[in-house]
Amino acid sequence: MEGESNQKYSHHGGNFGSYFRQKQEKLALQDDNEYSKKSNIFANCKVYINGNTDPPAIILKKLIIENGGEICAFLGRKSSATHIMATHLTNQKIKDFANHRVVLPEWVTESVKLGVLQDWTKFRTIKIESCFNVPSDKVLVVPKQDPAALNMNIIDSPGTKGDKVRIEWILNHRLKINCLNKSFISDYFNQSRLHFMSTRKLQLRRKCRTYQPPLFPTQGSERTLIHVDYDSFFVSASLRSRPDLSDQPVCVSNGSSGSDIASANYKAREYGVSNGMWVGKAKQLCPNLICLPFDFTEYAKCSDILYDTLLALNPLRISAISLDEALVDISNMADEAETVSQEIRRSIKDQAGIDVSIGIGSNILLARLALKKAKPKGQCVLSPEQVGEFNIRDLPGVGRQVQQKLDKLGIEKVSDLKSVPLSKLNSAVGNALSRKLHEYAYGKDTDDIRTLDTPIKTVGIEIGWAIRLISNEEVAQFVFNCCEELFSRLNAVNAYCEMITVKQYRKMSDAPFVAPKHLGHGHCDIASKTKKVNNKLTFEELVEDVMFLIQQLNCPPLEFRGIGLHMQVKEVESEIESREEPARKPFQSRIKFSTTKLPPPVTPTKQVLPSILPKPPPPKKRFTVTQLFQDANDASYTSQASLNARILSELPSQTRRQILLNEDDYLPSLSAPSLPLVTTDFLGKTSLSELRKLLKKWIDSCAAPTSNDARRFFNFIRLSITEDTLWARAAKLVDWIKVLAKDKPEWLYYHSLLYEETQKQLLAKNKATKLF
DNA sequence: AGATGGCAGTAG
DNA sequence: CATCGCTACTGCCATCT
Ligand SMILES: Nc1ccn([C@H]2C[C@H](O)[C@@H](COP(=O)(O)OP(=O)(O)OP(=O)(O)O)O2)c(=O)n1
Repeated sequence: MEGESNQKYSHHGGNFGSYFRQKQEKLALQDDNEYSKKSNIFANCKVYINGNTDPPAIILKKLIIENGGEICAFLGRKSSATHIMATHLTNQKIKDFANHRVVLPEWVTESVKLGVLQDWTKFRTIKIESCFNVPSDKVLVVPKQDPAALNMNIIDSPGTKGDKVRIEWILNHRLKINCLNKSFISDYFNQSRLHFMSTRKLQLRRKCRTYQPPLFPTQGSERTLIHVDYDSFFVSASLRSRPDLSDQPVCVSNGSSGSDIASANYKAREYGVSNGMWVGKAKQLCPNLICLPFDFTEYAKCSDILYDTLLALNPLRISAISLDEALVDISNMADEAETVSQEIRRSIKDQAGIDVSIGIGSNILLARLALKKAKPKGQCVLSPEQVGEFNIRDLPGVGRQVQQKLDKLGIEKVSDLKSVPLSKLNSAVGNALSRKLHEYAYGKDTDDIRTLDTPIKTVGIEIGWAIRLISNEEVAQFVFNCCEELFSRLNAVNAYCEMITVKQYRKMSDAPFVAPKHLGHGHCDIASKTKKVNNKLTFEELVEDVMFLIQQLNCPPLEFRGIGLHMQVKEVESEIESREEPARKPFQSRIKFSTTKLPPPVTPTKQVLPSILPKPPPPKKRFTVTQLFQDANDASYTSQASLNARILSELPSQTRRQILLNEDDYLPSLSAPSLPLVTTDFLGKTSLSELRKLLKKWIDSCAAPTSNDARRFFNFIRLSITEDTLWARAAKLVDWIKVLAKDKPEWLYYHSLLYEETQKQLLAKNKATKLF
């Protein structure tokens, strides 16, 4: 795998890692037989010996191997070397070896002498004394209290003392958190609340889009909307296991001073603590503030409860605002909006144990403001005349900046908006927003709930934490890892890419090198570059384009603080709808669907006429909420016999996957179809390389796997991935398929299924290991 | 004059 | 010890074609 992927990306002209990868070690490895095992001091150590050493490499090698260690002949990008041995390093090598343990030969000789493995940090090659000519009492160890004492902010030209001090600072922090680690991105995302919320919202959006509402005669434009939201969501969820704290000021956060408060309870808010505030500041306002940790699994469960409950109502429309918040059109039960709301709140509270508030109104604005008024633990109906009393900050689209601008015009309350001429408003906050605000002042809102859940337009990733890089090579390596992440996201949605945007956080010139938040991005300039791309974007092209744009942005590695990679996309579904593409997906076309003419294109964002869809679930009767829960999991429409490609593509991916993996076998393309499935082997092959060869033959032989083959291998992977001894091999095989599947959409899709499944299983096993 | 790229701002 | 500052969207403006 290593070899192939190197070849594969070699046309990037050594942009990244080539220095390591291509380098052939001079040290000749002779036969290993002449060594006699003496101890296990260096068990699990793999040492790469760099250049001339004292004592010479041949001696060190003998010592290491005889005492249970291994020698690496190469230093690859994903090399398994645990230590690099060197007596002397050039400045370039100091950078290149930044994220390695670089040790002096004495580490080996001392360890052998004392019979115990010595702490490598006591034998660093990269030390201030030897490399930077800076007095040793000044640096290396990060001071506990005052990082600024490190004097990171020396302003000088690159390559001088200040840079070296900064590099040293970075190297030290790397030992704990290293953004170049293969698993960094997935590790980070697994801990990031904002990432969790964003991805969760995406899923919910999809869920809401595929929801099929009941038929209901629309009576004019009169609507009844409810805005449903958990009260102080994260902290309420976390407090369920700590009821003893419920009357204390409590928040959910990661660490101490510079850590974001995700959610503060109402008690804490009395002190002025708010969501998004740093813990340090909050503690000043409220010294007794208690911090609880995140529990994403629980948040996901509660989120599901909320959405399942609302969907079980059979509303006319549901729109995902966030994981804890939804906007629901219940015009079909308008008369009972209040009692329905009571029921929803009681039911969710029963299931999740968290208070829910609901705002009821005839448009989106009124529902939102009603919710604001209802909180906490309440519900409220709002009419247009009542909006005047709210603060302008409560209005959608009014954040900190707009609030400041309006403040200068003397506008504080929504009612104040009426007295300011539109032209004045216009020049302060722009054309679109001023019109909107003017409407809001009268409780009007022309936005339609149906336009909220539109098809996705961009897919992107951003990382703005722990990015500390010291060379262009490292920048390239990190960006490459980001590309992998982005590409897998593109594969996860059914879309093709039209444009790529690279966004870069660059430390402002007057900002301190050490950011106020630990490993935060600090005060940054943000620049971006965009490039149009070929529709059928391959991974290599993506990397190439992104590298090109990064190069254009031309940020010194030491100032690189964050990155965003975004793709402007078109969802593929709409393409299938508008043009009948009979065999676009062999996978899908093999499904025996009825030959009846496809209905005209229907997108969920337009008025949907359920009657033309294949047997939607029958409109359910007015509910008692508990009754409806039993129906909530009803998947009757997925079992309909008459499927066609378009409808298939609109199904929730879970369902769709089920169908794909259950459809009849087609042509067996593997020669030995009847071998039994055993977890440890697949068609008799157990070793990684044998399995890779098998996969290569298989994938090269056809454009798409047959369903039977697909299912068998899928099961093989699925079973392996939960085994402690097998999961790493399975993960590598999935990775391998991605490489082989290049330019084969069916295989790429198959890969995405495998990927999804393995990720899920790994996460479930708490082996949050990044696969790719 | 419309299209496009870069950027700010907002929400949760 | 620290800390996990994401991501999709809209709209404005300057500059282009
Ligand atoms: N800056 C923010 C804002 C919100 N959230 C998370 C935590 C919240 O619990 C959740 C929902 O956000 P809300 O704005 O709905 O706030 P709460 O639910 O915490 O409180 P409220 O009762 O005001 O809705 O999103 C976050 O992590 N960081």
